[in-house]
Amino acid sequence: MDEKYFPEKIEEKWQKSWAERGVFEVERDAERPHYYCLEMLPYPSGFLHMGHVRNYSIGDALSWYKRLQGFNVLHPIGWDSFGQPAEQAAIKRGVNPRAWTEDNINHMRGQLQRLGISYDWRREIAAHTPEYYRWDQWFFLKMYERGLIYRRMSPVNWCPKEQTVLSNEQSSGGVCWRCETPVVKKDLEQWFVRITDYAEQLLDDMKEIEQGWPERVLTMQRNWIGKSVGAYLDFCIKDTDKKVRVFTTRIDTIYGANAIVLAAEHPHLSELMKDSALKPDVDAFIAGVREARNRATEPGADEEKEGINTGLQAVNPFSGEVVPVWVGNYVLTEYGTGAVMSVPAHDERDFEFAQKYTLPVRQVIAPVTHDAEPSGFDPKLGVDQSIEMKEAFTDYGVLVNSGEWSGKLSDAAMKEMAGFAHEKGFGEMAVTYRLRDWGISRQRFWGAPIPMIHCPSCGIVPVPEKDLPVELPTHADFTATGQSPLETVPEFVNTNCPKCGAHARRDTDTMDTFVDSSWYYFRYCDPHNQDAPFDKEKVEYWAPVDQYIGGVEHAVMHLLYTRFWTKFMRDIGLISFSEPVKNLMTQGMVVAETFYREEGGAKTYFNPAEVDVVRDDKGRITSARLIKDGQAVVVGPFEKMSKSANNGVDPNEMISAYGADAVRMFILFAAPVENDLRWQEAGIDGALRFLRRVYTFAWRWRDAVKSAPQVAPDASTFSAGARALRHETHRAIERVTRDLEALHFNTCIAALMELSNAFGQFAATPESASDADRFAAREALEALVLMLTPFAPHISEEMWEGFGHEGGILAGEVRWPVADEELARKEELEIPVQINGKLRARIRATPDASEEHLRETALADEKVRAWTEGSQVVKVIVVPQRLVNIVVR
RNA sequence: GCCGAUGUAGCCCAACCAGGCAGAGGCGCUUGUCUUAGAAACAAGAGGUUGAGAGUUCGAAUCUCUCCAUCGGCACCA
Repeated sequence: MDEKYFPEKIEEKWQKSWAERGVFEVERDAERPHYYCLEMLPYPSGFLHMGHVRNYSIGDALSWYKRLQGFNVLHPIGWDSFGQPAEQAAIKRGVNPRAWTEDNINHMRGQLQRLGISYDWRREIAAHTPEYYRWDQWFFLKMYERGLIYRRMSPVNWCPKEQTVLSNEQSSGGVCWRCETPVVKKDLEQWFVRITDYAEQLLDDMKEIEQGWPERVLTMQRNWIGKSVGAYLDFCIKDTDKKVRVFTTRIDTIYGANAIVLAAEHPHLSELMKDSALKPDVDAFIAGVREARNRATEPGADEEKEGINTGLQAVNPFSGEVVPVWVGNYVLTEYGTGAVMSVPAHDERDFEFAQKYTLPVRQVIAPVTHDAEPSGFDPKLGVDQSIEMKEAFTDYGVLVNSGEWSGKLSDAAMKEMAGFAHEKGFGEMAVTYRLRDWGISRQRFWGAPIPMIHCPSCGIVPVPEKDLPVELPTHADFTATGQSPLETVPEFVNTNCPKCGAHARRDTDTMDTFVDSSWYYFRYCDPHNQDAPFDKEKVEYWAPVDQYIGGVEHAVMHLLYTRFWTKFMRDIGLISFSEPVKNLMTQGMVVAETFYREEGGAKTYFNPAEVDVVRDDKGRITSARLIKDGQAVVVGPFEKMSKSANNGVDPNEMISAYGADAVRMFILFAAPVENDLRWQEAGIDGALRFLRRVYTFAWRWRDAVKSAPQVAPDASTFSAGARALRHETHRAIERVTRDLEALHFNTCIAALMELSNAFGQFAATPESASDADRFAAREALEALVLMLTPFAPHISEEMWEGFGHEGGILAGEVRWPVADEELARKEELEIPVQINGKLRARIRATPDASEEHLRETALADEKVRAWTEGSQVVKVIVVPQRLVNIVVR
């Protein structure tokens, strides 16, 4: 150990040492408890950004902590190396996607190593390698065998910018998940995965992970799956033998139905309209709806409700009443049955629709009150209440105007009416989901080819397992025309049918990259397996994942898909558990100040490094100037670090300036992990200052630590200062350990700073220290260094070595310190005394002082007596160790 | 619009779960020591209607209710 702290030198030294000794390389070990710590694998865009640094610093802190507690810790990393940017680079700059990707991986691997993240690098995987994606294809075939994969022509979400299909999850909110371009609908033949078969399990199994996942992620998944319980009802179409089935969650409102409304793409519609004189009008309307739908709409914009009467009539199965059949633009084809019964009195959308087309409104639910008559309802009102009702009444209540069902409460009526419908054969209880099947075809080159062959005589034939992987060709035409680039590669496309041997064509779509990430962390457990995606026993040893860490943006994409994939793997016997991740932690974004100038409506952003900030005496930014020209720039809000806001900070530069340990330390300290983190360079200075301070203590005391007694000297030999230090040490151990378990890294680090401050208060000098002093100092410094290891491993190793321990922290049987409860307790407390709730005095007492003693001491206190004199003490409240409150009158 | 989270010193945050002195830690600011000066280091200090209001309680940042603000998710899902 040098006298001065040189981060770069120390970090290189220990990174080399770790790699040489393979200290993070793990195998199954029956002797030790195991722990699987996982961070979301990065897309190899070329450069690590601060969000990555945060993600991996969190995982690394946890991994080190668990290792020091004696766990066998699996901490792997890999690359989500298929996907758009590589192909965009190919289109724009003509580079080879593979070469581009692999260069990026090499660079980013170097960055991760420079950060000193403790991965088992032997387990590194990359999705774009045939060794990996052959198993994507294998899973595809297994799903196909089980009927979980099918091909269908359907309207799909299309990103016009990326020229490819997106899944529903990837186009949530009507925009592309990558580029935020509004998506349009397009009719395409696509491969789908029947994730909807697992909808109920995906919901139900949430009870297994409720404890370990953030509530908001589960809520988001629940909303996305969108289970809804209701009923199907068949309406006969008059003068035909056809029926239209509707889905409703409010069967209790059926007597209020004034129409049936079909989606424009309802399957029976053309058949029903075949002989109608209104057919041309209806067809024109349908065409209009389609056209509107294929336009990209402003996300969130509400479309005006429109409809057209088909002239058809339907019969209400409950009342026998005849109601018109409409087609409406607001009815979704893909949800429920693509048809609804319109009950304007009790549904906002139907109400709006009825208002627009002046359809009758009939109230059939009245609010429940304790009065004899339902309130808010006048039975004398006419059948049509479109004038009286100002808005739909959507609450549950009591049925009115509903024939024999009148008087029943909604709740009971819904059950009984569904039962009745079932009995009479015109309906049944039903459950529908908002979740749709997962469209996985992508019209892209840089992905795993779909292992299917189109044969003119045999139809669609799966590639035999023995022929996997279907390898990507090295080149294709990257023209971004919306057609799969693989179409342009004859040697890829042309093949022979595995069944009949005739000339056939390969499928030219590739798989959604979310397929790759659905099972990658199982592969880490057995990364080089040639015969299977992984060995069951190896996976069952490590998995499920104990702690998963990543961004909340994957709450409903990756995290839903991977839960589904896990259940499928269970169903084909690969594993025996249902939920892949026991504990999930979602980290906040890294945000930074933005600076810009606006000219002609266009903002030009400047990097914080180019800007000089002026603050007032309270530290608030008052103005900012561009260093280059000295002229003012606008100070913008904090935003996620990005290219477009030009507020990114390069981790490499930070590491060069402050060292990896200080960067990691700051990023964990600056905010709770789930909060957004405001990047402020001054904060790293603080982290570096702290590390230097600790390092200086270690340097000064290293010999005293080495020569300190191994066994605690007699209690009586400790000075007051040494006792105080020991108290702080053990209190810090308690706090750091407790907070680490909860992933509260910021408070852990604060506790370490306190311990270091306490050490600074320790009056003894290394030269003059007694045995007891040296013991207390060693205890404090060794605990401090060990507890610092998860956050700043390099400097900790260096100091640990400085204390005379050979071979690295993980070499021996070094363990996380354990707090002595007795020592962690304070010897004497200062207890506030309140008079009528206001602080008036303080008394001193030991922690175990009895209530009685505290009461007496407080009442006898001079200051207290001044307040109680001449008044009557009504009550004395004593909270042991905390406070005495005297109520006087 | 619906659901959820958050709101504490100039800033990041702790204390909230389980009511008890409003402050652990860091940044920034002020002053001092040191220094030719600055930086660093060390020492000291200032800074508050805990978003607003009401309720419960001897006592509320903490529990309950209402409102406001910010952020996130969903948004014709029948």
